[in-house]
Amino acid sequence: MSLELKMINENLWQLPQVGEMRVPARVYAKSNLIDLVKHDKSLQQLKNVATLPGIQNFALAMPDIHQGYGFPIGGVAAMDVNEGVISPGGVGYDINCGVRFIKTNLSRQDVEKNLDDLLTALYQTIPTGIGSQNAIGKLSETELKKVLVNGAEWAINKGFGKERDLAVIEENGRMNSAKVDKISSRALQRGASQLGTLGSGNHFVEIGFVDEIFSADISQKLNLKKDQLIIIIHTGSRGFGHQVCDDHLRKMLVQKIDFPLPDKQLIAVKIQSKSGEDYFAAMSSAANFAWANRQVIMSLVEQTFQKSLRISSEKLGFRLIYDVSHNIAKFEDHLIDGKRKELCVHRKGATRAFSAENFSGGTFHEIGQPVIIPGDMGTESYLCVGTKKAMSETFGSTCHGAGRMMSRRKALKSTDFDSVMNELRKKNIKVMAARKKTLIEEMSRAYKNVRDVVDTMHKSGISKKVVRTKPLAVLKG
DNA sequence: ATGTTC
Repeated sequence: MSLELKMINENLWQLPQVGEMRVPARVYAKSNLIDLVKHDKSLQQLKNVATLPGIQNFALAMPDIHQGYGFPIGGVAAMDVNEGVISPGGVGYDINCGVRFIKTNLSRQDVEKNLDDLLTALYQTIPTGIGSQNAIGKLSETELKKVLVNGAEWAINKGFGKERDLAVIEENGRMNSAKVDKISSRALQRGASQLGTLGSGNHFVEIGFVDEIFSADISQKLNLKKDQLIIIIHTGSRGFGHQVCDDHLRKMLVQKIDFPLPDKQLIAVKIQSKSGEDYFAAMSSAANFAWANRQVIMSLVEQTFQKSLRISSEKLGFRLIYDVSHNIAKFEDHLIDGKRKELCVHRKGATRAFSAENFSGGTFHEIGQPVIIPGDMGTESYLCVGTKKAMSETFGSTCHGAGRMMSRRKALKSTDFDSVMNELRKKNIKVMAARKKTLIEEMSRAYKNVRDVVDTMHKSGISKKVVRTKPLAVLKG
């Protein structure tokens, strides 16, 4: 199958439209990354996506592409709202998994001696690991439903963060399309105790610093300086979103569909059908849960910093730069053959990267939408901005992270806990995790080189590098 | 990713 990949340019490859494919497929990848795509089923999955009704232009893959449930992770697909379908596999089990980037007024030198205490305090404050619960007590069903409708705003009304945060969250931290009557009682049960919890896998809270500045102009507009202390939070909708995905996948799987489906995991239904509308309403509720979750966690991290460092909120200067979703489907207008068209854009392990023109005022109207691309726990992360080219080539989308290249199982077999810890210690990175197993699974070697991934999108002109950060201390699930 | 096979 790899022979079918034709080079468009040194960062872009194309799979021709064959068989049931309705459009060709495209993969963004530097030459040293394209080989990694051929090791798993991700290219076949991308071809399968190209067969879905209503798909526009191309089935797209970002350089962090790897095998996922039905859809590849790192995939983007935009469907026509009238003829097209919506697929839970195109969103992922962790609905609105995403990242937020926070700046502080401190420099890395200010906390050098406090890092152990800070990390321990974070570990004690934020429930981590699979099954983690009760950061802020169990919510009543009535209260949880308010979370599902109001998203990040719910958290702010409860005192977690500030009103101004909403302006720097994708969708302002709330999708109006949420409907709580599309949520099962089991999902409600799971969600009630999980708000403000980190979860497991690649989720984390990272204390880091600005290591290199690529755009002096944009970093200045975002008030980011070299050596400045920053926080990155990566988590999603926890067991709640997982249950929502599971519930709606099951319902769709027993339905009759009128198009060829190459893989059951890719199950999709018409956007304009009852089950399509129900899924979107439930997905939106889970997205709102995830935004509330990141909002609560950010506030808990801020409180922990104040207490542990014994400094005022003013001196700490905690300020949300941006919050992005990288597992979501959204209705957006894009130009297709020069005509404005409403599409359902699936981004699974892909980040929205809108250009400056999409914002009517403020900083983002000058610089474009901030994009946060975390690497693995032992390397580095990037803050980028979206571009015009993203709007015309990728439905305003870019990559979301380094991308796995080794399965969790293989990672566990290949090394042990002490070796992983030693490597991190050599790099002077402090880590605390709920379980040793997760830390082994998350080792650097299990991931692609995030620098190559980000450079692919930068050189393609899709998302532009602003700053690189490096980790000092990481809380893992 | 996930009360990791309701």
